[in-house]
Amino acid sequence: MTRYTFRKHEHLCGRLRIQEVFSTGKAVNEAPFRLVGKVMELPTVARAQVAFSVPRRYLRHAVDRNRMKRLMREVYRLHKAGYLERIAAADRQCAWLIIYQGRGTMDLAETQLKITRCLDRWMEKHGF
RNA sequence: CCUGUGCAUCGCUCCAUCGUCCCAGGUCUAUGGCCUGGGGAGGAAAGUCCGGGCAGCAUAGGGCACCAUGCUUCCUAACGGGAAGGAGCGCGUUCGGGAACGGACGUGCUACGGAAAGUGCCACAGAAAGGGAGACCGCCACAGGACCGCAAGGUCCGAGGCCUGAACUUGGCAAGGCCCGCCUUCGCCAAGGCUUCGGCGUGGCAAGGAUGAAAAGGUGAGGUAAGAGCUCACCAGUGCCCCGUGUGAGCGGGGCAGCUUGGUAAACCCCACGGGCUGAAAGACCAUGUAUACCGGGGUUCCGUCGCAAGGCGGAUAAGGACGGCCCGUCCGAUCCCGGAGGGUAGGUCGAUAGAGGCGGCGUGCGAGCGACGUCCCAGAUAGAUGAUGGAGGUCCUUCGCAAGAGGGACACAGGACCCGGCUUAUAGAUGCACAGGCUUU
RNA sequence: UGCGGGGUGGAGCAGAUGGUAGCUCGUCGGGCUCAUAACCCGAAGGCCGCAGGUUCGAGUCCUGCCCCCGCUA
Repeated sequence: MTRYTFRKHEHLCGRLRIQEVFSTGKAVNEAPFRLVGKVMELPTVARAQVAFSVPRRYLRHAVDRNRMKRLMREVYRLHKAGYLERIAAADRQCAWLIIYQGRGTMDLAETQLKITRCLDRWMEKHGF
């Protein structure tokens, strides 16, 4: 049985790396979400690293920002297996940045729908 | 019992599964995986409004500037915070009184040093808005005269007075004239108030009216031409002195004085007290690594000085720089080469979680607090850990139902980022205590 | 995290040292025109971000909040 985990080495860290993804990655917009991704070498055993961002501009309270990031993390944790397999098959590594740009908070089901559709479109675009 | 106010405490609970950060231990195929155990957001974690710890830089000293505070005593590491008290201003109850008002009690608010050190401002209205000012109406007096009226009295003119507009007088200037030191001018300037013309009735008063937020103590009597703290009595207020009382702010009582001196300092300002500057993006270390600040030596240049010169000595003087606001004052001194020693960015580790710590009862103080004792270890992330799903319970709302109950929905404000003490702001609901009001019962 | 600037009619902005809140554009009504624009005449529209305080009087001064913009790794 596979375990649905999301540990530290799967987080995308570092100022320079995030800046690189931001400036040179390809983006996919889906409703309130925006996925910026790039196929690149990463210093980790994981097949992909992800960062989640919720700007203060859209959600003023830290409680709401934390909640949205937790929901996004939860969705990624439960659905990442399929995508990672396809990347492993191609023997590549990816860096993703998921940004929330909605005004209010969402529930888990809606977040799941949007993020999975977002990832599907990105994978399709990059030929996995 | 209900409602309100204030203070204090709490602020959903439990179970299962999956997931996550830290610590300890173990294990494997070791940038990681797995197992076991333990810990994992708040009363405001927030706003960043104050105060400290801590860190670095600066620091011979003095002055100015700047910032902040402002009744007293105390608490505190400190504070612009807190406690107790004083004074002032309200509100309520009650007592006295015809009322105005005063006393007592309770309760709330207060940036509450100085306006008699100086400066500024006080629009509009109003006569006048601050050298104790000013005269619109008003009140009173005034040589002499005219008019009205039987009279009481009333109305009008205005001598003396004031203004100095014109003439005038005196002086100066300018231009012109001649007999050359005097004269003249529709000329100009300054002064004068003797003369003429012209203009204003003149003087006293601050009681009353009217304006305004505010009009220069209030009431009564004397006094006066009319009046006025002009004088007196009482009251209010100011300053000084004495006595009692309190640690003190003050409070109570008595005496003297000038007899009255607006408001504004959240206007400048004065006084007292305090403040060195910068903040964890502070700062320390590691690996990589070498700009140039620094230190030592040498050369060249500049300035001063000694010397006939070669050259020597010094960086006091000059330009400039540092003492991160300015001044005095103190200190440094341009550039090139060689050697030594070593910075910043990005990454990592520390800083960084045992503390002005929590809890418990005891002692002490009116209280904020303080003291000793016992006991506990309680988040340390760094693109930033607490979430998801299911179930049970609790509270509230709502629909159905006669009821028992059933269905549905909601559970506030809000998430650490170096740490503490406060303040301020947000907050559904629950509990306790105190006070006030209403209803019911005895 | 530390700091700076701002909030005034529908929009963009003035408002020195407290004393009746203004300007331009826009809106509405009328005129001109065959009609529209331009032009001319007139009008409405503000508790000056919110709440307290100082003052006789606050857009302005003081205090506490709310919101917006910018700088800072």
